[in-house]
Amino acid sequence: MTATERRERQRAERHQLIITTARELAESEGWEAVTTRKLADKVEYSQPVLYGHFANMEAIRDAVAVECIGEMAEELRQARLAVPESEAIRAICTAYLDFAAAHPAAYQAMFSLPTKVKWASAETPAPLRAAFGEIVSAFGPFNDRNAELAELIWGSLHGMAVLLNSGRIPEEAQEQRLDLLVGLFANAPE
Amino acid sequence: MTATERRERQRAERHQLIITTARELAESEGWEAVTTRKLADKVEYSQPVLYGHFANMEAIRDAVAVECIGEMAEELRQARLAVPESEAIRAICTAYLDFAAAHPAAYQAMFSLPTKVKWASAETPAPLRAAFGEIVSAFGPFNDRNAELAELIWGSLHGMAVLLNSGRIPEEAQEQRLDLLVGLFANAPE
DNA sequence: CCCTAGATCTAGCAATGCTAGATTCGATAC
DNA sequence: GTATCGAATCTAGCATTGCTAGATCTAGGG
Repeated sequence: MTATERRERQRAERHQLIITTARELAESEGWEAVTTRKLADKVEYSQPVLYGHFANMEAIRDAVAVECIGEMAEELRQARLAVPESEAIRAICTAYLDFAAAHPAAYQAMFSLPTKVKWASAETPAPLRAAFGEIVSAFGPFNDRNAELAELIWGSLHGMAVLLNSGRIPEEAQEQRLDLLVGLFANAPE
Repeated sequence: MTATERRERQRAERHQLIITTARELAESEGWEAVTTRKLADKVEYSQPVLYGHFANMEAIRDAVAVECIGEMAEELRQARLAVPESEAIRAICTAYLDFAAAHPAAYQAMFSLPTKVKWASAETPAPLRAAFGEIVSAFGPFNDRNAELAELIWGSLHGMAVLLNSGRIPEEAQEQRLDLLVGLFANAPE
């Protein structure tokens, strides 16, 4: 059975290659440039091969999104553990906004473009849970209140990321804005 | 010159008809169903007529977005003026989330789908300024600090709207979440 | 060495955004 | 009233897209 095993492995490698290539293409030329033909060209297979791995183009973008969310979760974790607990909230916020700024196309796929990725249900992918868990952890143990705080600050961060990306907010006042945000959430009434 | 005046007026009416029809189509069937052919059919003109009014499909969606933002600004204003000043923040928040829930396609065009609408520059459309101004007003007079608070709470509201719409947040805890949000921003340190 | 099953490609369909060129319509001048 | 000219509008079609059916090739077992 080693033959079919190898086939399985090669198939998995190609699956990952498609995701990686789609992400690179999106980061360098924008998501509207990620077409089935261009993507098939870059991975050096024909278009139908893509459909052997994914149901459609949207599924490919969703796969990129999930991968990127996992990556961001890891960066949030690193940032949180690198500072004393009292500074965890600020560290998480900074890491979040840095990720959004560093990978705009990835961030789009994660939170702006249409998607079929479920955030709430039973089939929510593990990386999504991990990312949310990191934000909650900045507030302390996992309970209802901290989860609510996490949802709220996440919303604020998303808003800031979008506004920053669209050039609405000047980058210079960013530190001050972060101070205000962190202050609000640190002083949250019990 | 009354002839050309009438032409101008009819042209403006048709311009509005296109926007209105596009919005209706989006609300009833989703934005992916708003194609040039379907839209042209509904307004009972041929496709090229659309391009006599708008540069492309995205410009039509942007026009819908601006109109809807203006509508939301008016609803925020009504909500704010209907309650004592001390409850303005909560009133604005509720009105914002209600609008997002009541007009999901409009909300998508406003804040989720790709757009060329500028929020920050000199050519920012008046309705956008009005909407932002309403949120600022909930905090008091227009100054830097209140503008920052407005940006932050706006981000939080946007996050909540998206999460609500995608089914992530259960609707039942909504009141409690609003209490938390309003409490955070009402207790903002000077 | 052949034969089958799976993997892969070629070729093409339907739908999309957008536009050039033909055609129709309406206002103006005589 | 009619001819003329310009604007308004449509017909027809192009290029590109996502996606797929059917042909072709290839690897692995008998």
